[in-house]
Amino acid sequence: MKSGQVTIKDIAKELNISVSTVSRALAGNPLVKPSTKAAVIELAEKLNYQPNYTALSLRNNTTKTLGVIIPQLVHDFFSMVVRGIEDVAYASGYSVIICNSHESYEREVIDTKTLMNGRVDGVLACITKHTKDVTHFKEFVNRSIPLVFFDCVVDDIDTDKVIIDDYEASYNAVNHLIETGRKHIAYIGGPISLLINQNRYKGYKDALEKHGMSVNDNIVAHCETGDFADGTSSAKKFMDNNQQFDAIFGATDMLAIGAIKHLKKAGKVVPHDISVFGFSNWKISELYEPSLSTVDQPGYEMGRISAELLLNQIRNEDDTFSPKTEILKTDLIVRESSTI
Amino acid sequence: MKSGQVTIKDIAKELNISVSTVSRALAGNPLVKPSTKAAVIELAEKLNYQPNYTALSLRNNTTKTLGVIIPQLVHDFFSMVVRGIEDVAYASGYSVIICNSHESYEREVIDTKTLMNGRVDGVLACITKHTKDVTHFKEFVNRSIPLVFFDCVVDDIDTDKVIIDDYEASYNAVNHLIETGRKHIAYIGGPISLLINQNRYKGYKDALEKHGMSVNDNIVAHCETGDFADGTSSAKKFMDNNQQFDAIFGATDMLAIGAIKHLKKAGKVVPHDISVFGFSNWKISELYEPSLSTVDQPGYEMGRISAELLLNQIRNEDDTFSPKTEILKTDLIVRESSTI
DNA sequence: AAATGAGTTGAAAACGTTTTCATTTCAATA
DNA sequence: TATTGAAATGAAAACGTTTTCAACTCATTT
Repeated sequence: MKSGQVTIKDIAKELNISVSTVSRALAGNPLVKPSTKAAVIELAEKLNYQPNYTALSLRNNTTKTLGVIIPQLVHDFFSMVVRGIEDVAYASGYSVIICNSHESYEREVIDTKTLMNGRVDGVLACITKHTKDVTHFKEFVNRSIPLVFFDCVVDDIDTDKVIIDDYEASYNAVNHLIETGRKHIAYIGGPISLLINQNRYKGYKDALEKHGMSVNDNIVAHCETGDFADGTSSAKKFMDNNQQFDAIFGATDMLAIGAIKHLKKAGKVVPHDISVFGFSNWKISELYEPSLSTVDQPGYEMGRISAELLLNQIRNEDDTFSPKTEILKTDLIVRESSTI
Repeated sequence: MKSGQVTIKDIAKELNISVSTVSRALAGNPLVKPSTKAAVIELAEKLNYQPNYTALSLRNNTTKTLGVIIPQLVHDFFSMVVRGIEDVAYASGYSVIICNSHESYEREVIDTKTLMNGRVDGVLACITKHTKDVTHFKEFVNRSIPLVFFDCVVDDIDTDKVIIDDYEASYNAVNHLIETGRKHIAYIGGPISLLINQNRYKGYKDALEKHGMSVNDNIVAHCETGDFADGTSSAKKFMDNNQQFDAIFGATDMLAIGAIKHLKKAGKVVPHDISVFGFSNWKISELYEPSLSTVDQPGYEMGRISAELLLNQIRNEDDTFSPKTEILKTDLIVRESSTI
């Protein structure tokens, strides 16, 4: 910041009145004489006065800022979440500061520390794929800093959470594959340490069993990163092992497309020979050929609800607060890759 | 923020010493007696003391925070820019607050206001596609708040800028199409009001003219949004008008892929019948089939350099500062879509 | 014993606000 | 004229730090 910023003192001095009066005039306090008020406001506008944000924060013991810790930004789903958060925050006069952990555990720990020193009034967080130890998040609770988890949540921290019904979504997706006549359905998913992947796998498993099928572990892969290359290598592994399958459920669009890449290369036709279903509805799933059937997650709504829960926590502060978990419904988007 | 935060006063009271001494002890000031220092530090750790960020900002008249105004986050290029900014900022003890204007002029104006009240020490900005009036940015200069533009810059504001050599990149791309034997090259670009699009178009034009060709306006389109659908409709328009062309240069990967979509539908084979070249090296350009030739922009480096320029401005403050413009080189990535 | 001075410590101001409490002004009333 | 009280204003404290300046303690020197 530069020295040149106009303060309330400058206005007071110029008009030969006290800072108290200037403050009141600007706040619209009815105690101040109309003529004084007019003079103050006129001068404030002339000098382009802006109240000092830092001073306000200190005085009011509130920063009017929310912190967001998110593992990725280049992701249509997360982008919509952020947008939902921002819309709610802005509407209530809050700003948002985003910390991108870049799916790095170390960065996430740093981010929590950054947000722990009174810079924000509350925190919204989605943990990385690699986060197992969560003591850095517990510190928020210790300091009673309002906290809401969304999407990838921490099970044993007792606070508000907003999640997708991953189980149901994947159950429905697999169900769709079965109902379109597929008998041998492979599963390619992300790190099974994450709750969301456990649920997606469980949905897959239960859908099979509901139809009297059972899981064939030879066509199940839990990958480290859930990235494109993992999809390709998993599909390759299945085929190299001479496994028979007529469908793949990928717990991520990237895994699904990675798998399709290999299938094409191996001379298989999607969906004729093998149906493929993804998860997340990335933009690419619509543009890819064949276009990818997938699960649409309500990202905007997730952001909106998370931010609302957080603002409620912030406003309550003293009252006893009982954590809620909101579970959001998803939609199946059936496209070419599973339309036989 | 909650009431429970431990302050320097609490420590002072508990140890029966003054706040000054506590402050000095924690700052490692050698004036304080080793035993006192040890006691202070021990208690601070025990109470989990964290210095109050807001109080520090007010005292030191510096927020140790940089603001970023960026029109999109779901974009591999912008994501890398942010990453570069963050790396430099964090390394110098700065935090980053990102304002996503979502390509909305109104939002951008709000974002500038948000950052204008002393919340940040400096601002990095990339304007939206629709920004024409830039008075909201001039205010930063008026208040002498350090400002750096990157990628989509404002021509008539005199400050540091970091840009891509769009002209050269597009010249080289079109040159490549010509050298691989293409004679009739169409152009599909984004809003021509933006400097970057003017430069990309100029590169296209000059490359043609260098080889004795001239622009055929019937196969040139300057689109409103530069999005996928624009690419499709432009290609359709060219074909509906019975224009002959054997290549398309799309000034955006999305435009290029949108165009390919239509070409495929119309029975053309890419690249056999028509070569296509994109711009930006989105992840999708690698995954799409045929994979898309494109221009790789050094996003990470752009972010790094921008942040460094900004930090220099912040540190200089008083000295006279002469704005620089850095122009970064790009790389051609030739893939299937232009390999005949 | 007094003076010196190094080693420690504390009081207070400052950053820019808001807000409580006290004071001034001045017209209306007694 | 003296009193009242509403209207308007100002002084000062507070938020949590850092830092300047002043002051204290004690061993050492004269």
